Amino acid sequence: MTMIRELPPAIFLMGPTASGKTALALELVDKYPCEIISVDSALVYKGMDIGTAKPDADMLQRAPHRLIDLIDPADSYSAATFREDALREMADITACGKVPLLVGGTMMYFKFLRDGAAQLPQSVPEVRERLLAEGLQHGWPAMHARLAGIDPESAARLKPMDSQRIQRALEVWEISGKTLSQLWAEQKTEPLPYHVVNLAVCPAQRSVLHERIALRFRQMVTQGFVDEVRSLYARGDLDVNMPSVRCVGYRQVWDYLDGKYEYEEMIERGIIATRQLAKRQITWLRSWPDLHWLDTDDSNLLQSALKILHANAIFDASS
RNA sequence: GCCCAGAUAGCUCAGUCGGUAGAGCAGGGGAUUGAAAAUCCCCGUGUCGGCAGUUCGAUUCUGUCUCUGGGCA
Repeated sequence: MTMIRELPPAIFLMGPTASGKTALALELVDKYPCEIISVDSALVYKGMDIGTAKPDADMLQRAPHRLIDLIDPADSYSAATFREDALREMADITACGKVPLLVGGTMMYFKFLRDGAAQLPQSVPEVRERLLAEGLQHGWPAMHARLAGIDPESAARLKPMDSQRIQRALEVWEISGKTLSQLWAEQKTEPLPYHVVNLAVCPAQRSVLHERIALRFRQMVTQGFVDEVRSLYARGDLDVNMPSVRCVGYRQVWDYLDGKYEYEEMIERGIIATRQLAKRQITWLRSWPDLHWLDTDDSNLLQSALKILHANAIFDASS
């Protein structure tokens, strides 16, 4: 216990999309001395509000979120940048005598915070675009074969069709002159200097989560989601290769505006893409160490969460 | 009412020159190191619409019935 108490506390509040994370976070902020840091790769975009289920102005007034609205949809963010930003915000909140409450569903961002990051070069847009073009022209198995000649260890780890990781491994070599596996080997472990309590919110039944996802997507459409994407589309400087436009829902509406399918099909595909995202998030959570699961449908969710936090010496009278 | 085309996996369909069947999508499981709401890997038994007939054997051929499209009245 004394070892634990030497580190400042922090809360990770994770869970799949549409599981009710934000609602629980708002309740915690209302009653306890903590402050929210968003852990979400889509909330960082300015002007992408409805489709990302970004908290509205009233909610932000009540519970400020750090690390949202950071960049334009034409730009890109990264897990490593998130780590730096989040560490900075955590230190700031802790200095104010509050507990950092990290809320979101971008599991790789949580992983970067938890496990640290290797010293890898940042991507260079021109190199990335060229490798993408080469991949399209020659096919990814050919690019995978090229990687095998440069960094056999990484090639052995990657599947021949895994375009994104093959591209990244080639990119690291081109930019830095070192292979990805070499740089990984040089990585130092950097444990997070916080006493973290890991919470996950999710409905006990998958079908319940599916219902929530469908309901929420239809609500987004009612609230003007299509118009939101239309204004991004109308800018003319964005395209489907950008991370912003690849966000769940945005991509489907974008394709609808491109005339690829009808309105109803767009909605159905948007819901499907959201379900698939939730499934991948749950896969991450299943192997997350020291995780405390909470049921979205728990009639007293806040109390259940507090019980776990108190048991871990957070927000109790003695802390 | 008549003619034609269909009826096969949750959905859309392919197929079996007669030996009980397989794709895509959906769904499930997994991976995940600067794009991660991304990217990728694995998983397919279902009265082959019902009933009869021919046959060693019918989802496949024949008849009939039901249903769904389309056409003619």
